[in-house]
Amino acid sequence: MSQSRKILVGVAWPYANGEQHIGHIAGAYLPPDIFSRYQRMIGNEVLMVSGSDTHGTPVTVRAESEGSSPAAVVERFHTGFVESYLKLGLTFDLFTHTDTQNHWDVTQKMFSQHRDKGYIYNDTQQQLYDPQAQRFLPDRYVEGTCPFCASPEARGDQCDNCSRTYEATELKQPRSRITGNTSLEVRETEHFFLDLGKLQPLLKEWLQKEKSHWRPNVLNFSRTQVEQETLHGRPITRDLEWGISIPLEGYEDKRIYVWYDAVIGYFSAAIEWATLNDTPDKWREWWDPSVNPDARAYYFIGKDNIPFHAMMWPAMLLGYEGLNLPYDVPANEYLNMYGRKFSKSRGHIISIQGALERYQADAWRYALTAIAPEASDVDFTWDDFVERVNNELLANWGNLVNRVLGFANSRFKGSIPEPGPLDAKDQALLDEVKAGFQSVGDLYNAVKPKMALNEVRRLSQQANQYFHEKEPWKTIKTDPQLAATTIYVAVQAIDWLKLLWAPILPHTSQQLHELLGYDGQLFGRQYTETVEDARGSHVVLRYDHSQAAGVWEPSTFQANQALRKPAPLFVKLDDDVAEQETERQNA
RNA sequence: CGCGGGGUGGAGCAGCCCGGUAGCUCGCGAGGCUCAUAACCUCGAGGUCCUAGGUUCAAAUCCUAGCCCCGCAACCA
Repeated sequence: MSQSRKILVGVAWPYANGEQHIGHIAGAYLPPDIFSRYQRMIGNEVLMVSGSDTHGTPVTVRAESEGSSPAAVVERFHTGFVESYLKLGLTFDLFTHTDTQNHWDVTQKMFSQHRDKGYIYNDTQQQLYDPQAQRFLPDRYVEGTCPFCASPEARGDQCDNCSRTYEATELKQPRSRITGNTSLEVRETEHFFLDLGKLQPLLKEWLQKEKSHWRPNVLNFSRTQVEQETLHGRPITRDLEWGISIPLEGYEDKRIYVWYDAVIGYFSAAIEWATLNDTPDKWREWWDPSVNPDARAYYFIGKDNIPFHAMMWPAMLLGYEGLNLPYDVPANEYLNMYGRKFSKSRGHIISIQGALERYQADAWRYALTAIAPEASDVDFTWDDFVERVNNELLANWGNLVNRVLGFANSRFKGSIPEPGPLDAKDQALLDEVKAGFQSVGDLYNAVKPKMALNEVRRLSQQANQYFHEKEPWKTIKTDPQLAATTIYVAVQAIDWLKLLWAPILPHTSQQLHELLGYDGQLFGRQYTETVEDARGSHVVLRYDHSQAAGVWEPSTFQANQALRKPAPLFVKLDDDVAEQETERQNA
């Protein structure tokens, strides 16, 4: 076993202005959990962090339309995320949010540091101003007539009709969404900008280093941008009241722009985690190269986030100095549904909460991994979901477990005798499954969960073939010792497959672990906690791995170990699930 | 306009970097088994590898042009 490595797993920060759907899960939330569980099983120390992104105009727009406060909107969706992740088994060492004192402090410190080092400059921008409301209007607060297609329902930055983008100041007949005022002014406003042009050489140098393990969509995009384009400064402040304030006098009416503070969350969350554990400097083992140069940082995101994680955030880290840069950014493409993007406003959505109420967490984990959009957009359909669960997961793996344990239970009273000498077929199966710890492990490690799934399924099928060929239901009548050996070998194979499946199917692997007569937990414990700080209190989701017993190596199944009474691991889905769900959708 | 990803039997994907008789899962057809949640095992049918050129003895794989889908395109990360 290799020596322990520190691995930071950053997960895209969900925006606290709406529910998440299964596309988010398949793209950016499940893959890091599978990766992290595997890494922990091989003995690496994982720090998996994320949190709700609480700032930005969509939150304030929503709050205003509901007549509530941004904090209330955040609270509602943040709590929802925590509940869903708990159910789905996403093992965040810390899932927090960005409206904490700690995050404010860290963000302001980074802002000051960037400014001291000359990576931040001031400039002015033209922006629409609503004299009635006495405030500048972010694009989200403006509607008007599209300058290209003359559609009267154009949004501030983009037209839904012709999908062209433009500056809000180009809109014809702009009107304020706050007051309805149509006599808006264009005013100059001063903002701070991150000087990406100045950081470009550093960024370029970093991107040119060995990155063959990066996915082509991420690597080609960011390299091309940095090598062929001139990066311009990007504003990092806005005229808002909701957000992190600027640590300078004279800018009380402005806030840090949400994109800048959100990515800093990966760093601030590690610090919060260390503080909560009463080991305030422990974060350095993942973040500070002078403390630990071998640490690796992975960022799991959707493709829309590539520029921010493969360019902006690295640039910010380079400017800050003394922090680890990303080792890999395994961005996924999109999961669509029946050929269209998920859309809350059009009711074209499967929310995680609903999904988990009606179907097993591991069923989702399996199905969403099997169709993970690793290379291109992928389409979700309910028929496909049912087929995956019933005909692959349940028929191949669930049934293998059920037939073997059922046989052991009925013919050997739940206790498997000592095996006799192994023949070539016995040995071949054990060798093959044992080799899975290498082949499957390599795939998990390379962030290819879909291929890992296929490989484990193949091994599970081998076990089915083995069982079929050995015909223990016949040999039990003629040569009970031979049947006992077959069952022993099959159970040993299942015991290993349980571990190979565990990163994808943690809940049912745990069930199987217990059915096989083991005690203890393969993985650690998830729990929530309420944290108080100067900005109020917030709920966090946490994970304690200290009692986990699951190890990535072939276990030795003891003969005569008392099996527990077998029960099916998976619920078979009705054929009419697709119809039911479609009706639910239309209801 | 530009940049990146994708376009492979009915469905979903792998192969493409490092050219050499097209592979996997599901579905479909036939047979077998009966331990198992009618699950499991075996065999089979089914493909202009987006289009048009080019390079080569040979191209899904390399080159050129075009078409289609998705994301980014400085402010909804």
